[in-house]
Amino acid sequence: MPGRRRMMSPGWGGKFRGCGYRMTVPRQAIMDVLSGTDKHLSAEDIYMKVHKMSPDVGLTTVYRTLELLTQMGLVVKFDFGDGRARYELTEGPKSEHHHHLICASCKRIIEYTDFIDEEMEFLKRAEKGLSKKYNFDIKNHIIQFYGLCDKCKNKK
Amino acid sequence: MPGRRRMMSPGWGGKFRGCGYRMTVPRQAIMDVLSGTDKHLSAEDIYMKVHKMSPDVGLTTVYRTLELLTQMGLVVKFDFGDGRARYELTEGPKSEHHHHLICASCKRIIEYTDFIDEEMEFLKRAEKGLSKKYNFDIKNHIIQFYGLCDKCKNKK
DNA sequence: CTTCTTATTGAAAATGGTTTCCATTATCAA
DNA sequence: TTGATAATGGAAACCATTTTCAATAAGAAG
Repeated sequence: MPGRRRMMSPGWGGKFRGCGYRMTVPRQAIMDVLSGTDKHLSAEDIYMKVHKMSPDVGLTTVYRTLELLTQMGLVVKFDFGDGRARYELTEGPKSEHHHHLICASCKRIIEYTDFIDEEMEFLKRAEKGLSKKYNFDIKNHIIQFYGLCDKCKNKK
Repeated sequence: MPGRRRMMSPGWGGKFRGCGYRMTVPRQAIMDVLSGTDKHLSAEDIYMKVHKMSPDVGLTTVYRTLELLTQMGLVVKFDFGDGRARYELTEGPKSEHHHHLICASCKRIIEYTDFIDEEMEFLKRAEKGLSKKYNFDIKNHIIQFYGLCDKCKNKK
C-alpha cells in the first residue's frame, strides 16, 4: 500500500500535539477509557479501567492527564460533594448533554436530560454575552441542582 | 419594661430549632459572619472571622455547622477547583443572585450577575419540572462556566 | 431556678484524595 | 539515529476535611 503513511487513529493525538503536548501510551489509554463510557468516573475509577489494558500507567499520571484535559477543555471536572472529583468527556459520542440533581443529605446523584432545549437557548445567549463582556473563552459549563431527594425529605 | 421577655434576635434560632437543632453561640457567630459578607468564603476564612468575636469556636465546629447549613439548604457549597470549598448564604440580603466564570488554567474566578432574568425564567421551569418528575425538593442551584480568561487564552 | 437528657463542642489524631519530587524513560523534530 | 526535553511512576508530602472522645451547654421538664 504505497502512498499510505501510517494513517492511524484520526483521534486524539492531533488534539494533544496541537496544544503543544505529546501523545503517549498512558494518555491514549485514558482517552480510550473516557470515550468508552457515558458515566462520570473518579480518578481512581479511570485508573482501574486503564490498568486492565495498560498495567504500567500510574495513578499520578491519571491525575496529571485529567488536569491537562480539563485545562484543554476536553473534560469537565465535577464535584458532587463526596470528597472525590468526577470527570466526563465533553464531546463524547455517547454522552448525551445532561446535568445533575444532588441530594444535599445523602449525596445521591440523579442525572437528567430534561429541559435541555430551553437550557440551550439560555446558555447560547449567556455564553455569547459573557464571553464578549469578560473576554472569556467559554468551553464548558456545569449546572447542578441541590435539594432533598424523595427518600431524605420524608424522613426525620 | 414589664411584659417584654427577651425579644432577642428574631433570627436564625427558629430556623435551627425548627429543624430539630439547637441554637448555640458558635452557630450564631457563624451565621453572623455569613450574613455579614457578600463574598464566597472558605471554611478557614469563616473560622478566622468568627475567631475575632468568639475566640473559643473551633475550626471543627465551623466545618460541622457549614455541613449542617448546606443540608438545611441555607448555604450553598462551591468548588472552584482550587482544593478548598467556598460557602455562601443562599438568602443573603446583600447577596445578589450571581454565578461564576472559572478560568480552567489559572483558576481565576469572575462573578457575574448578567442574564439573570433569562436564567430565572429557565430555572423556574426547570426546577418545577424536575422537582415533580424526580420528586426532589430543590433548594439551590449552581451554574458555572469554564474556559480561559483573557490572560490565559493569549499565552502559549 | 434546678435537674436531667443529650446535642454540641474543641483539640488532637486520623483520613484520604490529590500533588510534589526526582531519577528514569519515551516522544518526536531535526 | 540522535538529542533536547516532555512525560512518567512510585514514594513521600500535602493539606483540607473528618473522626474520636471526653467535657460542656442547650433547653425541656419539674
